Amino acid sequence: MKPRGRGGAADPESTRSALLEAGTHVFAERGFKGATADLIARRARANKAMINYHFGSKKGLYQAILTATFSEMAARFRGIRATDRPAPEQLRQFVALFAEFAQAHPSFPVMFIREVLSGGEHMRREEFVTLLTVFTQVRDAVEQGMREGTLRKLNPLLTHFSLMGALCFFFIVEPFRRRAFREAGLDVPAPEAADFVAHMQELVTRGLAADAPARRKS
Amino acid sequence: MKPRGRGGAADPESTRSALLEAGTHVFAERGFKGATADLIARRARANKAMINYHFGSKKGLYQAILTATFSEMAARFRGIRATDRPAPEQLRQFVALFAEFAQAHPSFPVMFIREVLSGGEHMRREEFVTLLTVFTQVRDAVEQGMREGTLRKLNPLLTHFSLMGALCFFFIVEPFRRRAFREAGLDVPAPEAADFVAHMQELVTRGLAADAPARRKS
DNA sequence: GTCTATAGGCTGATAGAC
DNA sequence: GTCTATCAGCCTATAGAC
Repeated sequence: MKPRGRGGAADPESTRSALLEAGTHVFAERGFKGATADLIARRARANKAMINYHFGSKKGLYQAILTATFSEMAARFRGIRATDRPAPEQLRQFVALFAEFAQAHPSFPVMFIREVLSGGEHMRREEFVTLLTVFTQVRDAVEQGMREGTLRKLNPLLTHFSLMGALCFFFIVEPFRRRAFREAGLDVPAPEAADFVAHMQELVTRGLAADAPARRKS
Repeated sequence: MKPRGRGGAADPESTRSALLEAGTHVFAERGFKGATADLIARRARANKAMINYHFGSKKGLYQAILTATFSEMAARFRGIRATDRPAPEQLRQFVALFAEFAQAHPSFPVMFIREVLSGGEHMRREEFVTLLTVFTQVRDAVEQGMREGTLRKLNPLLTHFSLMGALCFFFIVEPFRRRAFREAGLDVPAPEAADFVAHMQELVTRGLAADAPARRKS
């Protein structure tokens, strides 16, 4: 095993995984178009031609990354849904899980939002199907909560969008936030992910709960 | 006045405004890099060279658009803050205003999120300062609410991020949502902006309100 | 002010040696 | 499997006619 610097690979098979790691980083940072094959290859200590050899094309590499990331995310959401806790607790866990995943894979929210902006331009049916699993877990939890009487009447899609939107935004905004405050001369401490998770969990708990039943009536 | 098709211009001065309109559309749709000067010029029924003549460069046109959009947005937020309603009511109005603005200017949330992703790559201090006005209005309302006792203890920045993130996401996700559901064979009705506004207002009202004071204690 | 033509730079994919 | 060299395409910005 010939050691290399960050992300590099020498032995035959691991050129492939080095390209996956490098691609993840560069695609997230610069978008599909902005990420040049040369940049990805150099970061993987490999060569432009290797991308086409291993993945067919730049787009092929991109899709391989999306599939791997989305699959892992979806599997974890299913894991939470499988515990049969009350719905509000499951929603709080979705929030915590998303944050944990986004911290372990910082490129996930970035690549996801980039795809959203392009209308899923570089995605195949396969990636859409995997991704929708995440929504269906949230939808099912919300519907469970409405049946249980633990959640008020909610639109599952709108509930999902408000959680997903807020969470993604938090995890993509930090570089922008830092620069915006610096340029405008405003000094606000960098927000901690843990604090945001607590904020969102509190918002979910209070904001989505069923109304307390009217005391001694009916 | 020679009439032209959508967005076109003939008379001397309005080539400029036709380029602004066309640029807004094309930049939102394809991003800064993806929007070619030729595409913008054709939509404005003008010529590539006109972009450089009127705005110095493609980036100059882009910044002119950002400045105009952000300024209008910021001015409206200040307008709400100027009414001295209770904080929760102001937050509900921020939500409604954002939605109204996003519907009138569909490219605003898209261009904003694109800039967020790039870390503000194409923005000057001027645009950052204008944009931060929006945050400071929300921050001030939250602080007012905590003083008034109408809002619970909140971090203004996290509150702002959760609102902004959810709202932006809703207004950028529709094309992606449509395609995702179609490809995955899932049939969910297209969400209405008005319903989402109601959802977010309810979430804010219930989720951020101060706890009811303990009855007859102290 | 507006246009055409083009210079100059960059990029994805491939051919072909090893 | 990996690399170098190269081709063909696309893009911004500008020069210069009108």
